[in-house]
Amino acid sequence: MNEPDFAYVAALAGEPARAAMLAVLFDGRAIPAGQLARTAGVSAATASAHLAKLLDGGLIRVRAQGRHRYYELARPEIAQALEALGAVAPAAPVRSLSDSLRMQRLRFARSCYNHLAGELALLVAQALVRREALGVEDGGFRLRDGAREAFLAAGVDTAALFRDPHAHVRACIDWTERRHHISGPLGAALLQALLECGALRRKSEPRALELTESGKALLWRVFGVEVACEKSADRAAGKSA
Amino acid sequence: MNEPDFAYVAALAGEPARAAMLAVLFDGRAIPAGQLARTAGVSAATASAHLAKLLDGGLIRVRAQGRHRYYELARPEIAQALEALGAVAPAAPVRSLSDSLRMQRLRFARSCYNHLAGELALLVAQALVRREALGVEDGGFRLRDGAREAFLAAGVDTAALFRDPHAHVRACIDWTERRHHISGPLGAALLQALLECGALRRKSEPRALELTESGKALLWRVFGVEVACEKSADRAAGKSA
DNA sequence: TCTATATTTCGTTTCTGAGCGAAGCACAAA
DNA sequence: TTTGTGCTTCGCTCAGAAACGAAATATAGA
Repeated sequence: MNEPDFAYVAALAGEPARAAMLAVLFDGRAIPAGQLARTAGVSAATASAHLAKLLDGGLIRVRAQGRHRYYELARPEIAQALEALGAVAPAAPVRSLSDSLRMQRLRFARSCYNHLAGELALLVAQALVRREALGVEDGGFRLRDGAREAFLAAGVDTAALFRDPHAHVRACIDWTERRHHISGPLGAALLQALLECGALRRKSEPRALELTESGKALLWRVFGVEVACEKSADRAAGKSA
Repeated sequence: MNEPDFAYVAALAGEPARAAMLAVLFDGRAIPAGQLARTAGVSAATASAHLAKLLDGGLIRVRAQGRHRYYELARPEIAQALEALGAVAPAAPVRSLSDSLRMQRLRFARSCYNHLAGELALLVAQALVRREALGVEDGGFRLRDGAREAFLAAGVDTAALFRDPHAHVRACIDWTERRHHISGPLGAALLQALLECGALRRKSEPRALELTESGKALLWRVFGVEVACEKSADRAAGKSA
């Protein structure tokens, strides 16, 4: 038997406390052990044991910094596996009004591991494909020559990014939209750039992102993405209709 | 919180006995409870309890037939989630020579849920794309007009298959090759047709498939697929080099 | 150096859930 | 009907894993 043994990984991800930690790490940030313990609702000792197991299983990795130890997902595939698991989980139980509002906010724009997801991510991907800056190809996207200036304008230096010939523009399937959006190194760089230039802001909620006014302008100018303004924007901001 | 709760599914799939059952069901066949119990190495009572849980979680479904109850994966997404989990599992531990041989056999041709996977599946998908019978598209393949006769010749009536406008030709990522091959309704129909006309034979091993001489001829005639003859064929048959 | 904070290690307790045998059902074939 | 087989339900046992507090380790700052 040497098909990779999925039971091991599933068991690691299946324990509630560990799952809670992975869920927080899912948005791609590195988080210290103590905070993970709090979000998972367990003691520091317990959390430490869980983190050791996840580490051992290769699901996460650590970066020690001072007396903190920052944990993060080990690689993009982990996020993809979690996403795939989520896709088969019994349909999202909406228990309360605030759940439902939260869901709507996440639907518009959120981080998926280290890249952008939701309606907004699809708009960006589609616009780039329409402009032939990205080519659709087996298993992902291909970055075309025309894309370089657009990404530079958004603060992403694609030349530096793809010096490594193995770096790919990967595609990731969205669980709300069931379409591909941009992941991989380019997706990560893009999200980071958009956050840094203030086009997007992280909200207090784990994965939620907010598109700022300047961000709206930038997306239109650089990528030709027109955010279907009031409707999505209102839903994104959670204002009452 | 209403992201789908992956922990529940992961916990279901993570228990060793249940994982063993899912692994057998992974090749897409429906298998009676007793046999699942035996392959998982547990008593009938234990297996029954596990199957009830998997059923409750929506991972599998039953078809009662006489005094047998045939269990099978509930839907393709389940297989995809398992595949994604497998992709992040620590690299396949090869423990013995027979493991290694088995691996080589599976690498060439195997069933992945209800469709064909392995080198052979890639050859088929690539040949169809090259002939422009399949178009590569966001999240999958698109069946083009030219494909109809080829599939008919292989025993697959694409017209009947796609009366449902929502039926898609999906793509599935191979864990050995990391490329897309044909899954979805078309993939399922294709594998079934190839098995029925004797182009492929199931081997005793769970997911292993064998390409017959007549199958080799058929693939060449219908899809223009040339199996890199001796090398792959030998490895597929497990003969010594 | 000493103190405070972050994290891991150790020792122990607790409890879930996997496991089995026996009994109960359901169906098929006498 | 009776008998035999496949599967599930019931009742119970027990191992393993998760959990915590306390103590040990490591680093930052005073």
